[in-house]
Amino acid sequence: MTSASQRRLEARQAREATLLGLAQRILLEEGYLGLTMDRLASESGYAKGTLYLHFKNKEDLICALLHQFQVHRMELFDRVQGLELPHRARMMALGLAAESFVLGYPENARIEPILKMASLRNKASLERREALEAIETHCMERILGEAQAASLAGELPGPADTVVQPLVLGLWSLHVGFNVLHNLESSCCGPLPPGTPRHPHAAMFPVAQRLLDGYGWRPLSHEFDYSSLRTKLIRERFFAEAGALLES
Amino acid sequence: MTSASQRRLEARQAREATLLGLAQRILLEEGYLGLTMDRLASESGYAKGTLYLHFKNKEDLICALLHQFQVHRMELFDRVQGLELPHRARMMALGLAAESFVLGYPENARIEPILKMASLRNKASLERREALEAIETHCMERILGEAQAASLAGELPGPADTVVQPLVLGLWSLHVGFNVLHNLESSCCGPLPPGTPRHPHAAMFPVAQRLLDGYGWRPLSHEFDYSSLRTKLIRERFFAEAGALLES
DNA sequence: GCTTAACTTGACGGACCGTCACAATCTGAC
DNA sequence: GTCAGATTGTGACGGTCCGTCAAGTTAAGC
Repeated sequence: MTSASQRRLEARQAREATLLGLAQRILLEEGYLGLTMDRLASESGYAKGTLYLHFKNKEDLICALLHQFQVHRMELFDRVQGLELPHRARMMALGLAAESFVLGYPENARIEPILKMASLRNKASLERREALEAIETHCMERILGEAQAASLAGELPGPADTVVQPLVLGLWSLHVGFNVLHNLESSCCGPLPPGTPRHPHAAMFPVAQRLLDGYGWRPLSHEFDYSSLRTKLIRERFFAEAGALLES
Repeated sequence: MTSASQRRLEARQAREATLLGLAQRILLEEGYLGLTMDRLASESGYAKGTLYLHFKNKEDLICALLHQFQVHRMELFDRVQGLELPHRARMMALGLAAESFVLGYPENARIEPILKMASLRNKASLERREALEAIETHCMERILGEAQAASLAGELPGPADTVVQPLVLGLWSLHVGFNVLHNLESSCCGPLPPGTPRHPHAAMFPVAQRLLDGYGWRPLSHEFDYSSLRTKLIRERFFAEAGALLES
């Protein structure tokens, strides 16, 4: 029946959510090496075979976890749309959202590199891979949209088709690269230049500003107090759920 | 005595080099999942126990491989020192060297993410981890040195202690993040904005220029033809060994 | 209540890592 | 030349973890 299969479906989804929540907890407490399918099975109370009804394999589970995390990032990104600010200021807010996400969901960085390896990523099911990519694309498009709007409004000089795309790619790369490096540093003083602030995310802010200045995106950093806006958003806990650590 | 132990040591080092070369070949031909200790043992003709005389564990082998690759990058970086050019132009040449490395040693990107995970990186032996970090630091310091020299020469405005370090970190992040994203894209059209050039490395060049412009590093991009210099270096095959693909 | 379909289980096979007791080889003194 | 002792090499083995599947259990429909 409809109601019967409906109930089944809901139960299934609820169980999947439980499993993902548990996986997240194990990941946080025991690290990546502590997260095994056997353990997830025994701690969840379900048999291993049941796990494989939800996840094609371990990489698929990782992919699902990553998806879960990045949904939160997307929500933070979407929140920026409600801010009445110049495009460049909103772009800065997107950067702050990305920072908040990194701080609020440290488990994300623990497992992200796994799927950065093509051979492992391709082991996950197509649906999950596409779902994850869809989220990432959505975030990317928020950034892209802001830059395009600025270009259209004449605040970002130069032809849109040769300026917008590289700029966005640059910002995104900056963010990704930064987190990769920071992730190393926290574990074993990796290849970061000496003197990097304790919250490297805060260190990223001025660099991004310079990049945008380099593109001539108005208002330039000396024409608008982006720094104050940044601290104001933090003080007001605009990204509170994820970025509670931002104030420290 | 000395000559005997000398010979032994040399034989050992030669064997290690053979093993690493073989590992690289397997990695290239079969991908990461094809590279197992058993396989390396059987293909090399040595027993598995012998491998473990050289490498503490698999992560240690990965670390050694990565080290081997990055030595080549360092050599490319060091070559830039011989160029008689403004500091900013030399910085650009360093970027080109990094691109060449990425193109010339694709296996590097295959395994790099593994050690980006702290829990796995820490499994490698301390010596190798430190050796790898030393190389990375060396490359970083080449970049840092160029920026510091520029700052000292008055070509890079602002106080050195608040400008140089973030700038270098930004460039490095840009490079790292770019490669991470590109690596994804090549496998499964990951989260890159549409229209990214086929050789994303070439796409990184103008972004870095804008960033340096944002810092006001003289000569600015409209005061010096960095683009021509770039193509000239490529044409002259200045980084030929690694960057043969650059011309395509 | 009974048949059939859907779901769940955990023992099992297999891949791979890393070890260790034993074997082979080398060294240097006599 | 030879032999004890040290060094180096071996591959079978134990352990961990992944993913499967035949057998068992529950629920649905009639």
